[in-house]
Amino acid sequence: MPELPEVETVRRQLAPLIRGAAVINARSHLSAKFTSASDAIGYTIASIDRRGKYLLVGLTNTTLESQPSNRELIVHLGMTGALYVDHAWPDDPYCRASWDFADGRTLWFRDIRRFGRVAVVPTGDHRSLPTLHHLGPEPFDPTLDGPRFHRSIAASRRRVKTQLLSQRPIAGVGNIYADEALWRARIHPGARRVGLARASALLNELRAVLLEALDNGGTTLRDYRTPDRSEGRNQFHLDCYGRSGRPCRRCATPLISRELDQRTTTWCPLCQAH
DNA sequence: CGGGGTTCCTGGCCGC
DNA sequence: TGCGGCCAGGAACCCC
Repeated sequence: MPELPEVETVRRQLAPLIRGAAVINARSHLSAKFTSASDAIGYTIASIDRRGKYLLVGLTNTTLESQPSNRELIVHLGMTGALYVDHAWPDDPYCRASWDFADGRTLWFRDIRRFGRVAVVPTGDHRSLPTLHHLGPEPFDPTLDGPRFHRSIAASRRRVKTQLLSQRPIAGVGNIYADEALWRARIHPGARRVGLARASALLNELRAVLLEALDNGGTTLRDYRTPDRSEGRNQFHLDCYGRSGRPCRRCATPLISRELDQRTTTWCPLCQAH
């Protein structure tokens, strides 16, 4: 379940491998989620950025006959997506898209459950990806402070956890790091009102959790791998996610798990009381 | 346009 | 050993 730390780890490994590569061919799974992969043919990879959980691969037009127009290859890893660069790859039923480079190498997008997505769009035109189009600030955006984060949260009466997962108050947070940060900030995930002080604390804990996970190379629960096929190490540092029934590391009360807005959520019933 | 519900996917695991 | 049932869950999509 790649969230910001996992996607950023992938970005850092991938960037030096594919920057400057010229895409000469592409193939994809027949699902519309992947078929636009071929729109990258004829373009050269100029940059590899990230917004939230989206990888943004900058493409420069290298064909002489058409008007210069730059595009963007957008990859969302979904739940089980992974990217690899290789000269060849044995038949893999889970390869959903691939791009052949002029130098003989190929970029492979493997995604067992097909929750991922590939899109090629005119640079900056994110209208076909509404969550990206309306994406909130990056966690380490210096203009994101306690008051701004609080205003964003307070503008809606939805549960605070649901708001975090919406990507609107802050970009890149998924189920794991939402539960972890709420636990650290001692905020009930179902709270519909969060004051300025607690919102500021939540922002601080989100930043800490994401930074630590990034330092640990991300969280590998099952499928997450980096382009060099290594696993993350942050799964050994989780305090809350996946620990339902086990004692809270602060107060020893057994953590509980419930479905909140169709999302499994774990929290401490004592530390994170309403 | 916000909010709520539905859907897409498949491997792993559990119980019988 | 085989198999049905269930679970994980981001974000597009649809409807009110």
